[in-house]
Formats: sequence, structure tokens, C-alpha cells
Amino acid sequence: MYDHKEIEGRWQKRWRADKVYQTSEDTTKEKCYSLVMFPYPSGDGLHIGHARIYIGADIYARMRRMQGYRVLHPMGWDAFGLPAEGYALKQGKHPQETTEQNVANFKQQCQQLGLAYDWEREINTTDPAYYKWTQWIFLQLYKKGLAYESHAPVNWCPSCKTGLANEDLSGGKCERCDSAVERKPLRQWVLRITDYADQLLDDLETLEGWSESVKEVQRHWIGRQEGFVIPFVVPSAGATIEVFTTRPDTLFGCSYIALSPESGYVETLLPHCTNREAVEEYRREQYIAKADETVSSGMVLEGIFAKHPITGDSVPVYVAGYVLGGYGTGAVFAVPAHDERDHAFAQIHGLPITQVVSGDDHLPAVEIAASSVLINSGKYDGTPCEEAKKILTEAAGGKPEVVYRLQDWVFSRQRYWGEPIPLIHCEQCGVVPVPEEDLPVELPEVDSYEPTGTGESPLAAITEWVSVTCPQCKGAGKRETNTMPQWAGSSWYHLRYIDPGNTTALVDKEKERQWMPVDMYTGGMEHAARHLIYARFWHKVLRDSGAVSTSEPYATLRTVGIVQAEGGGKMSKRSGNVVDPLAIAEYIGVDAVRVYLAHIAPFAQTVAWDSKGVAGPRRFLERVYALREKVGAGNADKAVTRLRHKTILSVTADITAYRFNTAVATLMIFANALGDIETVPQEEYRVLVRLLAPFAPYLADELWHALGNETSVHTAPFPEADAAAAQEETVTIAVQVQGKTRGTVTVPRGSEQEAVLSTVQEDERLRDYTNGLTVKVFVKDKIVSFV
RNA sequence: GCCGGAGUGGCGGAACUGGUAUACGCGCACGACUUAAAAUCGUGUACCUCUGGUAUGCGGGUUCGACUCCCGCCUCCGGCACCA
Repeated sequence: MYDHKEIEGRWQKRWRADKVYQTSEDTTKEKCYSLVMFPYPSGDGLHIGHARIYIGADIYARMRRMQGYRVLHPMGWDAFGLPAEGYALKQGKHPQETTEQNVANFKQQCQQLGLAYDWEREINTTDPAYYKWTQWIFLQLYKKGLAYESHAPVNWCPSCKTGLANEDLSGGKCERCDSAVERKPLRQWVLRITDYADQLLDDLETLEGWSESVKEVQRHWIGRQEGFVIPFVVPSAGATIEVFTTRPDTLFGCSYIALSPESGYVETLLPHCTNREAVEEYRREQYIAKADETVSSGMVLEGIFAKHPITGDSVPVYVAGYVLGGYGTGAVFAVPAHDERDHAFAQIHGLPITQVVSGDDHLPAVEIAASSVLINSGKYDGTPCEEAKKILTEAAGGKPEVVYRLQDWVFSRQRYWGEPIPLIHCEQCGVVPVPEEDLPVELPEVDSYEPTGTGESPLAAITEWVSVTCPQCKGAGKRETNTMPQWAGSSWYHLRYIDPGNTTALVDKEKERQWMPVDMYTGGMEHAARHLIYARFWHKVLRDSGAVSTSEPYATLRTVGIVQAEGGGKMSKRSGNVVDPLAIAEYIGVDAVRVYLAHIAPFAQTVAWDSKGVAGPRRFLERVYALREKVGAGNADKAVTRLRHKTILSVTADITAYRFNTAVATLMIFANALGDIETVPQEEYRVLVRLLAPFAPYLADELWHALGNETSVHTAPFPEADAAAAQEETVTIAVQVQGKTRGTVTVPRGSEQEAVLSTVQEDERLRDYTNGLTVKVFVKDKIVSFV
């Protein structure tokens, strides 16, 4: 038994002292930027999911370093945001203090896991030297007109007491605390991410190293939809309602107009309707509990009628809960015969249901058949639907329009623990950006940082911080008191690692070109529609302002599968089934935990923890350790040498493709083969130890030194194979009769059909089977098939 | 409902562009060592009516040959969900 604790402690110290994992500046080497999604350092420490991500990326980065790449493999802390602040509140401490504690703990745990990070490049989003540049990027956005102030209703979490972006919701609830979210009009800063919607969508096609599933999530999140806008005039109010539709062909089936409760049109029309109070009351209700409202909810605007743009008929106008404020124009024309929601609404409110498309009589008939034509549509009767879309749009004075599901990014939080938004409100000059030379705007020390719930950040109460001189007119000004969301710091951190100490620029241009883009980005699928869209957006803005040279930040993306609790299901503190990777490592060693996580399943696949299964990897490492005593002079026989070359080839290919599970299996086969021979030739063992090094870095270095090496195995060259030497001299080929395998024959590699057939004849059983049959197919070195 | 992914031994999984299904590991059984147990090592381990036959979620198809390709279903997991 090897003493894993002793070995781990010794090598950790040694690696640090020898700076084994320092990033190489040798630009003659090919670069490899391997990045992991940095964690929010919670009070619970690293969990098994972190470990699986970091270990996978670590195996890859370690192999690349040994292969002679110039590897950048850094780590940092995403320490601003609601969870950090919430944790500090619970502890009754300042978030600064708890963040420092948690970071220290995480860092120690990362080091224990043997992760080969270059700690000289460690970053922390809460460090003023870091968030100076987060604020700087915000100013660039502001100056480009990509940040704007809005008073529109936002998602408000009554428990977190802050406004949230769409991306912060999950099923209409707060992603953090699961509270039902209300709609609340609030002054806020919003980023114009929709300006980049097309680029974010189109450039997905260039990301060959991304899985289709992540790209699909992003495509859907962006939700580009081509349709039409049609104007409906409301003569009594002197207003025009523009509705968005993908089905202008159904215009003759319009029974009413439905407006979102949040729609500006409601505002415009209110003074002209006779039931103003009731409508306002209804809107208020809708703002609060929107989640489970049915299609039926709605209220007519009495006295208001829109003019049908083709027939000229008067159409009633409703405010309806089912119409979204943030999609299209916030107004739709309703066709109860051909839309399920409109149909349900019309039935409840007693509105006409007129079928205008031929086909299915069972209403609402939603699908358009290729043969569908218009009916009940005046002179347009008989026109095929697709054609009618254009014709009716034109007749109605409408035009084509593209809309997106993606909405602008609500960027202010009414909380303390975040980057202050670097703007000043001046009575004379309006909104004035903080001059770049005055950055960072540091978060002030406070006694109480609890959220207020008033829609204002706790910073608003700190008068001495809020009151400033206007940089423009030198008059009295007030600081913006909202802070940025947690997503801000993580939207550009990949650039900071490249040049962590820079005080004069976001990133040095030369260095940026030396490292970007990130070659291998490893993390969780949960960020597919959040962090990964935000980071791509900021990166494109930075490209447009010349700060970065690439259009996309992450060339290849690898997402990890979830580690479930023993027997399946989610790990949770409540169920008491949380597996702590470091606690396991206490008794079986870090190397065994690493090998276990690598071997258990394909990296991207969900897998359940198996407490019995972890013994296997330790046994394997024990066998490798025991082999050192059998190492001696001499050469291996041909079979072993061939296996060595085959092993090198497949382990290298597997790690490159993140197939760690099969890489481990291959290593086990090789190690088991060495276990079967009397004296293990040194050459074979040297290869085994180096192939093992990315997986079991501690034991590998121990064994490497036992072989007489002075420097770390992690700076040794990764073994290379001779493809020819990996070739078998003989092959076993299958003999099939009518497609069934009846046996095999072993022949020299490359044997022709005649030679194979004569070998078949030598086998009594196969001879009987194949007697009188003809060869249908012969594939060299693979099969011979008789019929 | 829509989109994406996956169904292979008792379990996690392997099988590259169609070519010997079940690698590797866990578990289990038996054996060795031991006073005994643990640990370790060795052997075996898809199923059956076993000279053969049947098995990769189910039903078809293409092929000399299908886990792999095509058509139609079922189940599970993940994401989005009043998107006009």
C-alpha cells in the first residue's frame, strides 16, 4: 500500500517550489488555452460536480503541457453576486470577509485535488483591480449606446429584493430562491444585447467545437422569428396599434385585438376608454401574479375600437394576460378559428369565431396544409395561404418584420455585493459617465448591506458615497447606486487571465493575440443560455471596439454530465446524500478519485455516484505501484512492445477527445499486461508512468522519481508512438455463413482471399460449415462471408 | 406541447467510417494465502431447453452482415414553455 497522504503532501510542496505549472511564455511553442468555468466560492467548498469538471480539464491540460504546448490553465473566483451576499448575511459577516474565507478554502481544495493551475494568474471578480475593467467595459457599452436607462416593468423577486434579467428566471420563478416573480416598473440599466442577436445566432455556425445541444439551446433562446407587422388604426384615440403576426393570411378571421398588460398601447388608449379604473386595476393584478394565469384572463377596453385594415370593420380591443409584453410588439390580432389561445379566449368572452382557412373543420385548426386556401375572406377566397401572407400584408399596409425571443439584458441589481455601475446623475448634465481615470468606483464599506426592497440599492443610503461632483459641470451630482449582476464579471474573465496585472488596459493586444481564443472551455451545461450568451455578446462588443481580435471567445466547449447521488437522483443537503470528493480522497487518495471520475462514464454523461466503485481505481493504482519492484533491464517481447504503442496511440487520442473513460480502460489493460511478465522492462514502465501522469499526478511523479528521474514527470515529454510498431502481425478474422459468425481464423496481416480460404479448410468445423458455399464478401483483415 | 440527448449483462459502461456484441471497472461465485476475517492474488461470470439457439427499448425495412443506416412506436433524462 502506498501512503497517499504522504505522497500528496510532498509533491504539492515540490510542485509549488519548482513552479512546475507556471505558464510558459515561449511563443515558439504552439499555444493551448484550457479554461474551466470558474466557481462561485460557496461556503460548502468544492462539490463533486466541480471536481469532475476541473479534473477533466486538468487531464487534458496536463497532457498538452507534456506534449510541449504552451499551456495556459488558470483559475479564479466569481465572487460577486446574490449567493455570496446571502451567505454573508446568514453568517452575520461582511461579504468581503466570507468571500476571502471561502476563496482560501476553495484554493486549498483545488491544490489538494492536484489541479495544475498557474496560481500566479489567479483572479477574483471582487478585486477592485479586476472590477475596474468590468466597469470600464460597461462604460464602453454606455458610450456606444448599448446601455440605456429604462423604466419598463421588470422581473422582481420579492425575496431577493431585486430586479432580474429573463435569464435569471426558471419557469417564471427566481432561479436562485424559487420565489414567484412579480412584474414591477423599475428604473434600471439595460444592455442592448438584441442589437447583436443576429450575430450571436449566425456565428453559432462557426463554432465547430461546440455540441449541437448547446447551440440549439442558444438558437432557441435567441428565438429569431420572421413575420409581419400590421397596423390597426384606432380613430377615436388617434392612435395606431401595430400587431406582430406570422399569419397575416388569417386577417379576415380577426375578432379582436389583444394587448399585453405591459403594452404602451394600453397607456395611450386608457384616457379614451370608459372603464379606465377597471382596466388599471386589472393591469395591477396582472403585474403581481402572472405565472399561472389562464388564457381566459382579460378585459375589454370599453369604447375603444380598432379599424380592420382591409375590411374597415370595427374590432374590439382587449387587455389580455396571455399576450407577452416583451415579444413582438406586445399586441396581437386574434383569430379564434386558427389559434388555440385565441379560441379559448373567444369562447369565454363571447367573441365571433370565423374559419378563414380551408381544411380541418375541427376548430381551432392550427396547421396549414399545403393545399390550404383562404375562405370567408372576400375577394381573396381561394388564394393559397403562403401566397396570401404577402398579399394581405400589402393590402393591410403592413410590412415584413423580424422579432426575437431574446430580450435586452436587465443589468441593474438593487443589491450591495456587486460592481457599482460607474455613472453619475447630474441635475444639469443628466447621466454622466465616470471618467475612465477615476475607475474603479469602489464599493464603499458599510455597516448594513441588507437589501431594502424599495427598488433602491442599499448604496443609496450612503450619502457620503452617493454625493459627488459632476465630472462635467463640477456641480452637485449623485452616483448611480445600482450594482451589476453576477454575470458581469464572468463575461470577460478569460481575457484577464492572459494579462492579470494590467493596470493601463483591459488586456495587452500582443498578449491577447498570443492566447485567444480559448481552445478548450470546460464547464456545466447550465450556463448554455446565460453566461455563454452574455460572454459571447461582450466579446463581440470588445471586438468592435478593437480590444480583442477574435469574434468568438471559446473555440471548443465541453460540457460535463451531472454526478447524481448514489442510486440516482439529485444530491442535496436535505437528503443527506452529498458526496464530498475531498472526504473520499482522505481515505482512498486524490489520484484514485481522479481516476474514478475519469473512468466512470463518458465526460458529458450523467452518472450516479457508486461508493463501492471507487475501490477499483485504487486497486489499479496499487498494482501500478507494485510493478516498480519488477522493473529491470532487458527488452519486452514483441507483443508487449506492440501493446505499448497501441496504448500510447489510443490514450493520446482519447484524452484529446475528452474520452477519459476509455483512456483509463486502455491504461488498465496495459498495466495488467505488464503485471503478467516476470521482469518489467524499464522502457515499458517509463511509458506507463507518463501516460498515467495526467490522471494520477501524485503517484506518477512518485514513481517517476523512483525510476531515477530528477525532474517532475509533468515536465517530461508525453510518450509518442510508432504507428507501424502498433500494427499486429497476425489478425483474427471472422468466418460468417449466411451472416452468422461460425468461427475465426488467424492469418498473417494482409492475407489474400486464397490464403484465408485455405486456412478455413484446415479447420474441420469451419470446413463442414462452408462446404459447397461460395464466398460472397471478403474484406481483408476483417471477415470472410459465405453464402 | 416544442427542441435536444439517451435506451447494451446484476450495475457503470465498451464496440472508430456497417464487419468476431458485452473491452475496462464494480458486484457476485469458487479457489489460494490465513487459526479466522479483512486485504491481496488466481479462475469464472449475457441468457436458454447448450454439437445448437436467442439477445443491444418495441415493431418493420435495407444488407452477405445492423448497437451502428432507414420508417413507425414506447420509455427515461435535460432544456424551453401562453413566443402570436
